[in-house]
Amino acid sequence: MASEHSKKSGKLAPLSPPPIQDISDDELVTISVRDLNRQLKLRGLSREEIVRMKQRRRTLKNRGYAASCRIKRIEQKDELETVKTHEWKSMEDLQDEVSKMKTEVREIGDRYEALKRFAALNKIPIPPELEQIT
Amino acid sequence: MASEHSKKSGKLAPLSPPPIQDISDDELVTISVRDLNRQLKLRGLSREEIVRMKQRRRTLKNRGYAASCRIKRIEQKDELETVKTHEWKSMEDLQDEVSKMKTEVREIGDRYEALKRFAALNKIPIPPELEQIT
DNA sequence: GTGATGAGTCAGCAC
DNA sequence: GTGCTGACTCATCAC
Repeated sequence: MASEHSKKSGKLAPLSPPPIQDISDDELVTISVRDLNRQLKLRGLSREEIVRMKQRRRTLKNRGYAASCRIKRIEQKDELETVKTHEWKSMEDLQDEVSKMKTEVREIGDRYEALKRFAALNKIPIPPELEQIT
Repeated sequence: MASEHSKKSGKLAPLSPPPIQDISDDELVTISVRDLNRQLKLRGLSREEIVRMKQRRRTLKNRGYAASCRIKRIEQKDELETVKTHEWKSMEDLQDEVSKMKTEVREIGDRYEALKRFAALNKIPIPPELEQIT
């Protein structure tokens, strides 16, 4: 949960002047509220110290939430870009299919015309319903 | 440049204990460095006050940069989504074209077959190069 | 100096 | 209490 920053910049200092109690950040965010309360009573902390400890916990939690939030944003962006790429690929495939079919339509039309030309050349009458190519 | 937040939360307080000089945030970020220095000299501020004022200016600038950064992020996301929507539309159009062409290919093929059937029925010989529909 | 951005802090909302 | 997110501050990097 990246606490390097706080260590380097000393931004955490104003929140916990002296660490007060020897509970590491990791422990403090991990422990359950129930166990935390038990520990606080056990070590006989004053009401004010307890409030400070609770606030430190909340801040540590927030640090984690902020990190998740950023990661989530990046993942969503990546996903959008992936989708975009895939759609682009599908488009290309469809374009290819369309060109192939255009060629096919043209070829068949040509053959049809050739057949009709052959008929005309040999004076073979073709029924009107077979005359038009639609 | 959204200064409501600072006013509500009072987060700006630690940076500028008392406002020191009656220059508004807007003026301070807008003024040129040259003019700022002139003003500072003119009002006879101490070296330390000058440093504080410069820092306040930097912080205000940063507030603006952060806002731009957020807006930029949102715009980029919106653009990705717009592109996605447009591509989806193009895909639909292409799909339609493909179906239409499939129908067309089938219809022409049918007519071609009908013509050949007519020929066979009337015992009309067809040249082999016109026999196959590819 | 200026602008941008990652990380952290806090406020405030929703559950 | 917990989790999330917008706004802000600061450190840090590039120019």
